[in-house]
Amino acid sequence: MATLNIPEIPKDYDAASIEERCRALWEETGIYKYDPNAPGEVFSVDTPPPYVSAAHLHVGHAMSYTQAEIVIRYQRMKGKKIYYPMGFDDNGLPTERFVEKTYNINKQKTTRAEFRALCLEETRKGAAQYEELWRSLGLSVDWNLRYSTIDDHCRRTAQRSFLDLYGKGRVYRSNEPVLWDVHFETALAQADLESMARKGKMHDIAFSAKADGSPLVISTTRPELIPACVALYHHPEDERYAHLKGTTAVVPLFEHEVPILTDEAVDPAFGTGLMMVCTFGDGEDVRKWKRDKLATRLVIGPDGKMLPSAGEFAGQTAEIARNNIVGALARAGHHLKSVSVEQNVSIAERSGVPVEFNMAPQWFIRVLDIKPQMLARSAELGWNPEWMKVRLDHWIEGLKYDWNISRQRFYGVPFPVWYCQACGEAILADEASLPVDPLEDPCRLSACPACGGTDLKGEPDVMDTWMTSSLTPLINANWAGTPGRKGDMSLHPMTVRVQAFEIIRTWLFYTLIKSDAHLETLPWKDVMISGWGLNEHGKKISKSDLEKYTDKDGYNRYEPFGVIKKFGADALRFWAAGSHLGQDMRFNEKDVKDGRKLAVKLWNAARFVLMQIEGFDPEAPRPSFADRMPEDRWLLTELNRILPGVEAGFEGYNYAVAREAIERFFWATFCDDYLEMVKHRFWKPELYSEEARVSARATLWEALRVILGLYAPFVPFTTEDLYQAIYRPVEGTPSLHITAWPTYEPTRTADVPEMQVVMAILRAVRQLRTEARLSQTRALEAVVLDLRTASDELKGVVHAMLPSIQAVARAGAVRFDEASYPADVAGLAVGIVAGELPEKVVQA
RNA sequence: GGGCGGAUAGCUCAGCGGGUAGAGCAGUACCCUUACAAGGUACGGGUCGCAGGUUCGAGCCCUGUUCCGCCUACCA
Repeated sequence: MATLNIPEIPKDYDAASIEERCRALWEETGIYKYDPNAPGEVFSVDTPPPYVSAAHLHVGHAMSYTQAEIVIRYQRMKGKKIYYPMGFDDNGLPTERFVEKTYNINKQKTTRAEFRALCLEETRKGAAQYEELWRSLGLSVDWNLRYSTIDDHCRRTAQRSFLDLYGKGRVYRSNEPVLWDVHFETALAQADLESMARKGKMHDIAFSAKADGSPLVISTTRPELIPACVALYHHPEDERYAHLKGTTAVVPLFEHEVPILTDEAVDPAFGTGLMMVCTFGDGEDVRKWKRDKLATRLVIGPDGKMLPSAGEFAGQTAEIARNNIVGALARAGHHLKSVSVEQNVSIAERSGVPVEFNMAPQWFIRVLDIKPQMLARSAELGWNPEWMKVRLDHWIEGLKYDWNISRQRFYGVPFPVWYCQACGEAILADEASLPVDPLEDPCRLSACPACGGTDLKGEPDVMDTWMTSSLTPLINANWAGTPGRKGDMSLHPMTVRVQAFEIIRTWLFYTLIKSDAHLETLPWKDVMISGWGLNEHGKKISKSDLEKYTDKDGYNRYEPFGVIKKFGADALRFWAAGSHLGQDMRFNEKDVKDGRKLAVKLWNAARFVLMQIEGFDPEAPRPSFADRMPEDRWLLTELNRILPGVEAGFEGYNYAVAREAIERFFWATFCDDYLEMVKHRFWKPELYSEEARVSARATLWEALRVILGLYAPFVPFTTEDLYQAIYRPVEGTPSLHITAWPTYEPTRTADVPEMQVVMAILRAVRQLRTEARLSQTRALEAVVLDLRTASDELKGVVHAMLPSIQAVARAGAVRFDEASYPADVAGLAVGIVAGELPEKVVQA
């Protein structure tokens, strides 16, 4: 007879060795490899390529990536073909800033080649660190599908995108005022701004009317822009200034003459109702400048310092010039008063300095004309959670500028463009030649097709990093047709984009634009937006958290490698699944212990099952559901009944809902109740038939297997290791993670009403034992049941369930007598008779 | 200024097709018990931010309001 060779499982749970075994197994078996030829529906995931600049990895990163990965593991077990790539974003300002800081250098003091080499090196190091974290966390990424936004394939894809958009008239080049970062000395897009509240001063400054020299008072927080003033404005219906129509004013100190104009947007109640418009204080100035064809008087240079046009203030930073100009105005009698005000200023997200405007030719992608189309795309998309949708919609509605994709930086994807130095004609690269670097590669033409000029120079700017990362679905689908690259257009649109909320206006929005422009589709069917893991105080985990809380052994509570080492990867993953999708969650180290406890509990429950099933033959026929003992039918029923809810949770990306249901079943029903009851059948064989034990063994074997499957997405290491030891020899499938997801079995689901009585007695006996200060497992002489007020039905159940009742009470006998403790069943009271206590061993 | 989340036990979070609240941790008591002491059993602990309203009945629906976080906005 074939009997199971009962495997040995070490008594102690050792996360590190389990993780080591599993990582090796997953590597060898290649179970996470995407196979385009396998049967089944594809489930493809567009994952965020992290920035190397975010090298301060913390548990918040682990949280959001894990939340998505749990759902992916579920889908894999549902039989989907998983396309789960990982990318690294190594373009752009974040990397440049990181390199600048790390090496304490800046753009001026290094060559382009040197700087790029450092960026590449830091990128390589950062990516390696990320990859190690993802592997430690057990993310089931197919590392063959890796991409890096600076690699040839991605540069090619980004440049092809540019050419395609150019061909479609969606991209244009224009010399107009652009948002400018005076630290990095580059243009920015609207999405690269943040706002910062600060205290400022509002100054009342007297201009004078050209005609009669009478004072015209304006209020401004930016007096340093007075030399840049090109007009004064008031509301068209403001009686106070009606007489100024068609006249001009003289700018104090600088003495140039500016027109006085009207605009509906001027608030007559603000300040004096008269405002100055400059080159350029804000987007409103730009609007008026364009509409009214105002003069241009740029006074702030690309580096944020005042230009010669600012006269004696040239060379000063805007901030210093602000004070100096106020001083000069005061001395000249033009400064009337100052009041402190709270103001919101736009700062550059990457450098943190207030943005200015600058003028330089830039490439733009037209987006303002397709707002309604983008809102429609947003509505088509499956948002999880749903309420995240408004964040995108508000952003789209509030867009003011087309997307500027030119960056005056070193490290990024070049534009595939050369310009004729004679006439300015732009000459684009051939698609076949991509990727190109126009600063190194020659132009495909030797002469300008417009004017015949032969001096053709490459575009020195690079593209906005989002120009590339907005293409991740197309990078994955090899839209650019890069030879040898995996993936094809059947992957587009993808199944789901996973990301956190802060990049909705950038990554999500730009990706929608690209797929719409290139292919007229959504990039994905669904989007899954995670929240953030916060520090103990409910704030974003910062670099200072990673420094401040580091102990003398180098351990830091927010640093994921250390947390994994201390509690195990499964523990950290389990914590990550604790908050509902989209919701932020505070990280407390002690909460990771819950995950650790679960892993240990699974381990020990499995050990217990193995101890009890000795002699069990998994290949022999098992008793049918109807032939099992009531406890066993009850257990299987309870287990079956959680499955639809668990599945519905996962299908809606609600891993947390699934986790709660599984948790309740495993901990309370399986461990606390069922395992405690079933022990008796093995410990008191004289009270039970062999059939009862056969039924128990079959049920334990089956239930543990389902439990491992259900927990597999959450704690993949522990469940895999147990599966390998116990079930793989029988089932053969090389990994738990590619076995079938447990399915609801209606034929193994049936109410077992008599178990309500047994469970009520179990609860009563536990209570009585606690009150009597008796151990829960010490054998009682007897359990007393008071059935004097019981219905005949109840009496019948009690008599039918006597062995079970004796089991839950761990009593030598069941007696029917008076008892005082009311059970949770009408007409039943319970008592216990402890009997002789065993003699205590007295320690000397 | 507008919007979106959150506000429930000391802590972290569930509960929301309305029927006077749950888990884990922390606390207390007991149990060295043949899976598990990083355990088990039991207990204590909440006027569900505040104020109104709808309803026989409201953490759950409506209105207003206060904090916290985030997004967004030209008040120069």
